[in-house]
Amino acid sequence: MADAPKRPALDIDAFLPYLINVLASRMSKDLAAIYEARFNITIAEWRVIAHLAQNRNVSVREVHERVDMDKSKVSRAAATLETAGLIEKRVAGADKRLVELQLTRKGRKVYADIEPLALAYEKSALAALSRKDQAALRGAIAKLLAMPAASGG
Amino acid sequence: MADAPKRPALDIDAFLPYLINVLASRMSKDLAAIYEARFNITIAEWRVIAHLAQNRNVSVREVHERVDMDKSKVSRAAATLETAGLIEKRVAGADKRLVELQLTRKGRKVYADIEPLALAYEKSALAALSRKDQAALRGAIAKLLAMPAASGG
DNA sequence: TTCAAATCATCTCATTTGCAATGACACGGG
DNA sequence: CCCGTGTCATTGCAAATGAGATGATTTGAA
Repeated sequence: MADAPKRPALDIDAFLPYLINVLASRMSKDLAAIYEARFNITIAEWRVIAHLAQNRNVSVREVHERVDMDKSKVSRAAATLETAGLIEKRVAGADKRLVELQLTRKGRKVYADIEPLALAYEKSALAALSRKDQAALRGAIAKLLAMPAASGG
Repeated sequence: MADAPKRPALDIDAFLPYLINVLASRMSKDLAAIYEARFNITIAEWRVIAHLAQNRNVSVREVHERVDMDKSKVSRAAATLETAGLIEKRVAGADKRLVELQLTRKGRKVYADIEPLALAYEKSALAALSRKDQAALRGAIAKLLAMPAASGG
């Protein structure tokens, strides 16, 4: 009995971190198809736009903290968006290290165009779930996200 | 009334695809910390190992299809794993285009070492949820993943 | 005031990534 | 038996990525 073949207890298709990753990248791809095909906007850029649609005069750092994106990624997305005329960047009056971002009229228009498509996608995905399941899913995700990041258990 | 400020209906912090992405990358980072720090294994490599622990003599293509990884990613992960002596690659007898992958003894050892850590992480994450919520979450994810990929609604 | 440490955005650089091209092989119709 | 088409794994290459460096600015303490 020393050397039984030892069947693995971990089924990758039941391993939650894996499943969540697959689901996440599936959804990202689906959404990217919408953003990029019709508006030439990457997901990173979309996140910046969406955040700016809710918050005026936000610095790069704030976006970086609130939107789960690397600092450089935010910076680059902002640069692209500025070139495209969707946002304006300007040095903050109070603290000249900060760069305040703001949607332009054109940027708001793009947001307004994308928003219903994004919501429609979310809705169509969730259509596979009952109301109750939807609520449970949201609740579960919220709880998981509330956990301390890495080291903590 | 033509031009009301139009508050955005999409709150990015309630947008499910976004939340799932954040959760996914958080979990990936946590797990990567385990795999890489202690075993010098990337997540891609781990996926290959985990799949091989369940399936003998699997081709690169099969892994690619079953494990949600790009073909080249699988190929490169396999190359690295072979160099590290964790898997063996050999041309299939029947169809010489195929490369069959198989864990070495050392690879099985690494799998056996990582498995409990991975399961422990999953467990600790899920500890934030009640049994019922855990089941609901798994069910919801399964249903979402069962949906047709992109075009289909 | 002065200066060291901290903060911010950007840039640099090495690595990773995915797509497309390549070369090896398989298979079926003629 | 050939040859065209299709499948497989790998590789080339350009773009994306993230970690750390840089330069500008602010802050706090001496």
